[in-house]
Amino acid sequence: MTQISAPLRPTMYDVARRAGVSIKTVSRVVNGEPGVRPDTRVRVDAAISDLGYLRNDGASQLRSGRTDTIGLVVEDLANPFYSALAGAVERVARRHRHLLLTGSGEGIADQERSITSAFLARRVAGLLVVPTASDHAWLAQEAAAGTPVVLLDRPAQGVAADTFLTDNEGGVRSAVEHLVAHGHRHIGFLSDDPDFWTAARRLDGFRTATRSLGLRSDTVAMGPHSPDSVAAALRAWHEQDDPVTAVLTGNNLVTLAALRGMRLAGLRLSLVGFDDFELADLLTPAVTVVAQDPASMGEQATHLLMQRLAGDASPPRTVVLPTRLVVRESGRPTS
Amino acid sequence: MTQISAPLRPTMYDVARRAGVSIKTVSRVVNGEPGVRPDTRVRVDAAISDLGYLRNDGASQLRSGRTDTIGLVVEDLANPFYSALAGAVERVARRHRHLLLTGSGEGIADQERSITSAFLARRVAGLLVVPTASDHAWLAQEAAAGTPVVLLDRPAQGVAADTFLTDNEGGVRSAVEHLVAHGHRHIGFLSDDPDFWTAARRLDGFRTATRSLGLRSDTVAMGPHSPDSVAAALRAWHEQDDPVTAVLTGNNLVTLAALRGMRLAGLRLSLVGFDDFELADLLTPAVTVVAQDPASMGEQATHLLMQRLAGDASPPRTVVLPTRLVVRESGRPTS
DNA sequence: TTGTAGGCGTTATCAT
DNA sequence: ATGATAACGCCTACAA
Repeated sequence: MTQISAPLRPTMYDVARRAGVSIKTVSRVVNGEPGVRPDTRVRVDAAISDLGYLRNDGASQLRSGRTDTIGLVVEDLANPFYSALAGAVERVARRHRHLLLTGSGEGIADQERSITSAFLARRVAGLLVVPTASDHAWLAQEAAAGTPVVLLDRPAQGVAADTFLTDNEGGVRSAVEHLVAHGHRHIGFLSDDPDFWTAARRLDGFRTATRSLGLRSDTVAMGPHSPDSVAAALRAWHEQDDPVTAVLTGNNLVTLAALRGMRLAGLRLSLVGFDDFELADLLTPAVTVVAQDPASMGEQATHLLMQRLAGDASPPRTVVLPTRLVVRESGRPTS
Repeated sequence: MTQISAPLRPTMYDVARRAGVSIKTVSRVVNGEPGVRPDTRVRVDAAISDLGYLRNDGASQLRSGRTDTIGLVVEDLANPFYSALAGAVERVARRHRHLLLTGSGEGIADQERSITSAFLARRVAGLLVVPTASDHAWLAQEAAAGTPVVLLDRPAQGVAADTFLTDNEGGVRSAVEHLVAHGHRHIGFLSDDPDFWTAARRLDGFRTATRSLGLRSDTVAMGPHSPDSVAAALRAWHEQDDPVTAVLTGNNLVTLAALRGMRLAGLRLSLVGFDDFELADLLTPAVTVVAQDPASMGEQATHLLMQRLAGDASPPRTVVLPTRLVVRESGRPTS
């Protein structure tokens, strides 16, 4: 009789038999532990490569309790902001010999939570979360249960965890000041839906900045925006007695809608966009933007997470990352 | 004495004690297996939520042998092409109740391999790989060892695995035909480094298409390209007796370099770019492109992988995805 | 419907 | 320097 079976993966036991040692010695070699004579080590290594042995991390993790895996929950992996973030997170994690599980919550609270639960069931060592939903008490519980959690881009209500934020207000203020320096006195703000935390911060920033500079601060159109709705807002702003001469957008999606809306409306106002984007410099005029740095955010957040995993139990930190005003042409007066 | 300790995660055993049942009954409830009286189920569920119990998937996996996790290895997660791919992969995986591990090989063969090994050590159920390195015999071994492997965007030498490719030749041909329809008779091709498999295919496609249409096919500049090198190539092409009137680029990076290079050289040739990009329609002129569909590739590939996991053992499939010519303005003659 | 026994592959502990 | 043994938390197989 011929034994027909799927080619099973060898275990430490198989390696041990082939090398003529005990399973514990194999374990020592696999994990680079000391206390193995060089020649036995060689014999074991030979057996390992002969057999094509690969340690079963699952078993290792069950016994040791460490998984060397972190989880990242974002809104949408395909979104450039989050993919830049994810790329940086993975790079840092890899440097620390950790693997990365990723999931897209798609802005749905339940989905965000179920992904997180799945990660926790995998016993991830730590969690990086861009919190969308409003209530995150459950996240707080997890953090308390011993899994370090780092929040990205937005805080979570009632969760005292490490948090990395962008200086939204400061970014908007720098944009407003830039426009004012170019002589603009009436600026329109195309805000995204202020239910989003970042949108609300930027809206706040706009109101504060305009007020403190003595400008009108009632010129706001709420999103989400389509080119059509932007065109309508632009026309209304333009036909006022004291017309809007410059527009500030709440994020990159709104900037695109604004660009298309201007074309639709046949109006060319000055513009500063929140979020940089590829090709901003090739448009006519080249678009001045407030740039965030998602890669840096991901990098710093993962670094801190790794410190937490290494035992750092200091109080939760909140880091606010600066924005950068990338001056191109679109802030200048158009006429 | 007060017992001071980190809050440990409860196990099935703890739940069983609290509910007054055996561990096996808890297992049945947790896994939704039949054969549990409704009222016991209720008692167990209560104990689970009281204790905040979450199954240890690692232990489950060790025993059952199934990990419900797949691995995705790309070149760079932050690259829009791959992040669109990754987003789609994760969505399909999630629908099949699988988790996704992601890693960036960064075009380095060793790194690609070590990430793959790490995934395999985690005993991923399946692997999606964008193969960069030339030699992938080891990948073939893994496929043979029982882990389904699906190749993305490029084939791997000597690996008979499911493969999803883009119709690179066809895409280039459609671009050339478009330019010819606009009266162009001498087209320049800005190729990326033909060491890359996709770049070589597109270069091949260009030579075949131009030859079969009776055009000159010797007008090729090899990349990688900077705006400067593009400007130089453009000038050389322009100063010939039979000047190049239209340019075709090998991928989105080259397209950007071409756009900037044209500006540098002060030359406005007609252009068709390989790969679509955000804002292509807002440039002046709007850029005509050959669009790939990474999301569709990721989706289809993950579907097939899930079929393989479900037991489909039919011969390896190679799927060639069509490109789409997105006609905008830049293919028209410029003068 | 419910429970008992054993083992998945590894690492921790303790011995030799 | 090396090995025997137990245990990690769960699921499979089988029994009651």
